[in-house]
Amino acid sequence: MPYDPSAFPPFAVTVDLVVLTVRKDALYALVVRRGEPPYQGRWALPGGFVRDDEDLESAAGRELTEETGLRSQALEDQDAGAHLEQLATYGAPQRDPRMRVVSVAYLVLAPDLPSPIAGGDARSARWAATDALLEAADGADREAEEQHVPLAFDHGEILRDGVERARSKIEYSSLATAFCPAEFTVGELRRVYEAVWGVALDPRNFHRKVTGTPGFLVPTGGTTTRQGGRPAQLFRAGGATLLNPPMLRPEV
Amino acid sequence: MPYDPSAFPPFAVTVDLVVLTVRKDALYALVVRRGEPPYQGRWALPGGFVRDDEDLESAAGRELTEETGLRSQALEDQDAGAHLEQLATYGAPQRDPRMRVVSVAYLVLAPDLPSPIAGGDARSARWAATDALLEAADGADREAEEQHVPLAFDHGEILRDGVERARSKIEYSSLATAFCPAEFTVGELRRVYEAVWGVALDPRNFHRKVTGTPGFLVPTGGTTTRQGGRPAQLFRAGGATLLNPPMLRPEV
DNA sequence: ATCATAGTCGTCTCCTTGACGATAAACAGT
DNA sequence: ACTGTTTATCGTCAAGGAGACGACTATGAT
Repeated sequence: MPYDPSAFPPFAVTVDLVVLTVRKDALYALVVRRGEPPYQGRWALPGGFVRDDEDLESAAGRELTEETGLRSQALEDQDAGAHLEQLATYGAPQRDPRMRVVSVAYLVLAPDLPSPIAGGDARSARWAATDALLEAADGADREAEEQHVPLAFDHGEILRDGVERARSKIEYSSLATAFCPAEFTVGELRRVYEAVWGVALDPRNFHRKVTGTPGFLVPTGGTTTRQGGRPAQLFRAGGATLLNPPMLRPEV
Repeated sequence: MPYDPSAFPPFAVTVDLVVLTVRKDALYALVVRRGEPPYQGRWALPGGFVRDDEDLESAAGRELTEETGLRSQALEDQDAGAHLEQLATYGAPQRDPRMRVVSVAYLVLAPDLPSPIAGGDARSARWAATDALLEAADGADREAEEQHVPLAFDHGEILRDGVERARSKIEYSSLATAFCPAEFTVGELRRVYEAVWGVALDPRNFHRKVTGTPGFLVPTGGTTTRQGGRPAQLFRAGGATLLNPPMLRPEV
């Protein structure tokens, strides 16, 4: 046993947030511009240091509120709360050139916010299409069109893991409703699935599936016509969290 | 912004392992006895500090080898390697009374080892039925029969999360084969499912399902009779990692 | 020889899904 | 007012998967 456990090396611990929302029929992530080196001027996931006496999830909720004004609502509480769950932890030795940092990433699924960023610290935060962000991470240096610059640090990898988690999780849980406002229509929920999966779903089969799954949707009685066409029934998320059988993602 | 990011608090970072195996038709976890305070004499999950220049997964693989002699085989490589994946990270401020510790837990699925603990540092390690370990965590102080003492720290919670992950993951992946030796029969694989889920499965429907899923099992040509009864075909794990459609867990 | 044990193949029915026709209720234009 | 467009919702039908379970096979034990 050549290693002395009492002499443990000190680490910095941060939380990073993958905040996802659906807008314009696509999946968007919240990114902030870095104001200082390293990666100065580059886009990065929001995040920050965990405080001395702070729980990891509390730190994630605090960062979320600071950046977006959203409340965490880590546990279920329906309204006015984004879904927050731990994603994974990243701790490669050289992931931050300044020091040894272990980052606990959290995944947040939020409904589309009215104003770009409602919260306080919005100096240089914006929603960016995850497609573009991940293309940048993959395709290396493309034609430099738009923001085709990879995210800072290993945040491209973290974002990819978060998107993948969201994609698979809406299959077998009712989590897709976290992308919707408190009241929504079946069509709006379908557009969430289509945006997150990047596929087209049959409206009739989708309607049958979600209305036929007990506890998934609860009709509120109201109707809306905000999408044009025939008025649609309004629903809110039911108590069920697990979808059994799951929603099937079409073949690739 | 009343918080100075440059003054980040120092944390200790550890990895803890949930090493699961199937033996005697039940799910067992590897636990070690603590030799020093806090929780001296109590059982705990194996783990240790992450070293200065070490990746998190490397640290988990190192601890695994130190405790069991198993090789991590984090990525797929079929033979002779246990499956290793990150589970979750635990960082409540008071989870270790000595100092602020953030622990990254890893989940290991291993075949039943011939000798109790093959590896080196086996002073006081043993396999314990997860049922008993988790009952202890739940039922508080029962009749003090056997080892009905909760695990040290928050390791009961970590173990519960690991078991839950294993239970759900064998539904939609071919990961149950990680509990089997390199060559195994359909019946042995079924007993893995039955042990992990704690249910009885119909041998005929199970056989149809696993042999009918392309890429799940590859026949080796051999047969065995080690379970008694009619000789069974031997298989090894096929290349497929995802089961689609998934193996359905019977209703509760 | 008989029995117990485990493996393997089939059959039948029910349920879910995918494909898609048809109707309903709104709006925009002409 | 009529027509076309859009979206919502209901219905039908065939294919495939899963649960229930009968039947047969190949070993070892008694």
